[in-house]
Amino acid sequence: MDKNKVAEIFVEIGTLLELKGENPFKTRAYANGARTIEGLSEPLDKLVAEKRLGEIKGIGAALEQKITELVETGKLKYYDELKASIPPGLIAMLEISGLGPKKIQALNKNLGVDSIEKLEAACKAGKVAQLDGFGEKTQANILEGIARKRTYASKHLLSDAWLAAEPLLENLRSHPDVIRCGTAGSLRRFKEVIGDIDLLASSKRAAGVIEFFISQPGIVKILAQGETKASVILEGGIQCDLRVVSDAEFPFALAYFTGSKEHNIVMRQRAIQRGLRLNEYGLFKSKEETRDAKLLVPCKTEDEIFEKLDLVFVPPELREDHGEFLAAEKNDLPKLVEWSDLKGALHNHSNWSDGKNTLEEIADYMEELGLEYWAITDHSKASFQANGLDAKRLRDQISEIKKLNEKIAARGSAFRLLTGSEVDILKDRLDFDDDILAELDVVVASLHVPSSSEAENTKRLIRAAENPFVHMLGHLTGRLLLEREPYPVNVHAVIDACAATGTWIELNCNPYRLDMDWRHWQYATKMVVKCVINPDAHRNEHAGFLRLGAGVARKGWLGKTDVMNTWSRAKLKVELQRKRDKHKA
DNA sequence: GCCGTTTTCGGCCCGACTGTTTTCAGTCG
Repeated sequence: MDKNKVAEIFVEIGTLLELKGENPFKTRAYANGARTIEGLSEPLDKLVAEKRLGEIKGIGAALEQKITELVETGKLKYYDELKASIPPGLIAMLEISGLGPKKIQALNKNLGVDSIEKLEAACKAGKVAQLDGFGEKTQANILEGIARKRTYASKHLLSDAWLAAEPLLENLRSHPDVIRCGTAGSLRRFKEVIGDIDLLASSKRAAGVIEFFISQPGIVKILAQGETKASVILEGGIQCDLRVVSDAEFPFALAYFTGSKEHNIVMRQRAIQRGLRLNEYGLFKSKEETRDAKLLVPCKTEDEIFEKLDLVFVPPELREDHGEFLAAEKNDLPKLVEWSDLKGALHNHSNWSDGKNTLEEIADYMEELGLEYWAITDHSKASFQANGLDAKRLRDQISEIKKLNEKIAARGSAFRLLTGSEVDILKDRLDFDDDILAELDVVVASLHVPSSSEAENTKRLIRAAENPFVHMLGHLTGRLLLEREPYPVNVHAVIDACAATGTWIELNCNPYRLDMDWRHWQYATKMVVKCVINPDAHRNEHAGFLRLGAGVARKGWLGKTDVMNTWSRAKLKVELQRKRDKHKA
């Protein structure tokens, strides 16, 4: 059993224990354990075989025993028994906002409710309002929560959340009582999938800002409204929370609400170790929890908070407790890539396959954006559904691009299209022979029809990496966020093969893909495998994905020199030749 | 269930808002 499956089971055990009303810290121990396991860089079965699980912080005797049982037998008696003791409908009920373990237990015990359907019926019959601790409002809210869960997704793409947040932020910025404002939460951290939008503002007149906020266009429901905080549902179903604080509190609140939860816990612990208290209102010279302004250690910005805790500033994208504290203590954080560092992109489509724009339209648009190069990598013939090119059409396209580039050069522009292919990785070979791949500036190899076997997919990707004419692997796991799971593949084994062969890996920044996942880039960087941030553009406007991609690359700890499309066209040409020269030698 | 320069027990991050209460529990982030 692999680590992700083990982590999944631990998360579920945590949820089940919560529903049983177990000690919340015990519950949290399983959730922490799951996160620890997911983040392991060594294979789980190796750690089990060498009996080294106990050395890992957060894994004690009980978790060690359970991991060992899972890895060795593929099963866990404790988990099976726990699962059998709780009706599955109760777990689903946790997803209804306003319902937690205690209320669900009460509903189950007193009304025999063990499914969302029975819960709905009990509400409609007025039985829920009769229970101790429940009332008419709670009953109505539960019904609304059920309806909302049926209508809207609870998770949203990062790009959708940005699109919804930006106009709200812009309006808040223009409000005369708003001093500072910005995004917080997972949106600011550039998580690939967002639960809700967190906004933060500072003001001397919080209530007025809250009033202004809840009157914004695009709000379909107000969930909560207080003096300093409001929660609303936006069109499309994304929840958006605004907190308003004083300007002195703003940096502390920004750090606090940006999270992640795991990052914040360490920040608080660091404060406590230094005889201080950190909360959303400030950093205080106190051993007790306080909001006493006389004890405040003033900080104008987030930078100063980190400094007081003996850390350099940690960019929001890195705040996941994925090693940022160790690095920030030693001033060893990478200088992260910026969106504006990107000089082009190496995986894009035109109307020769399944893209929308002509070569000329693409060249004009990308030149206008100020880019230096843009590779046209249309599909190969195996992707017949995408109108993939055969060798003849590809050679036609190469000469077309050459002619177009001559025209562009003649008007004195430095911009160029690059020739290329997104060649299919077939079962036993690539979809083009080496001789034609050798004629191209850029070759991306992608697995479009994966096997259900991890070993098989891993083998195919490694074989593609070993081809001397393949520059990079495209969308490594084939995932579509919120729609399709990644195909099974041993990502570390593929990264190792890329390291050995000098092959790059794409960070596909189509909002549905963001693939390879940010969690793997730290390992890739350690192995000196380079990244290419590619929009996989199918129409010109998709060039905007690059901005998203840069944010996700930052989340993967990538610096400018780790990303090949930050190089100038001249330098990139040299780099594109490197693997081929090595092969010739 | 985990952890320990307060070390084998006792704490583990903590405050805002809602709805049900009449001083607070539950939920959420």
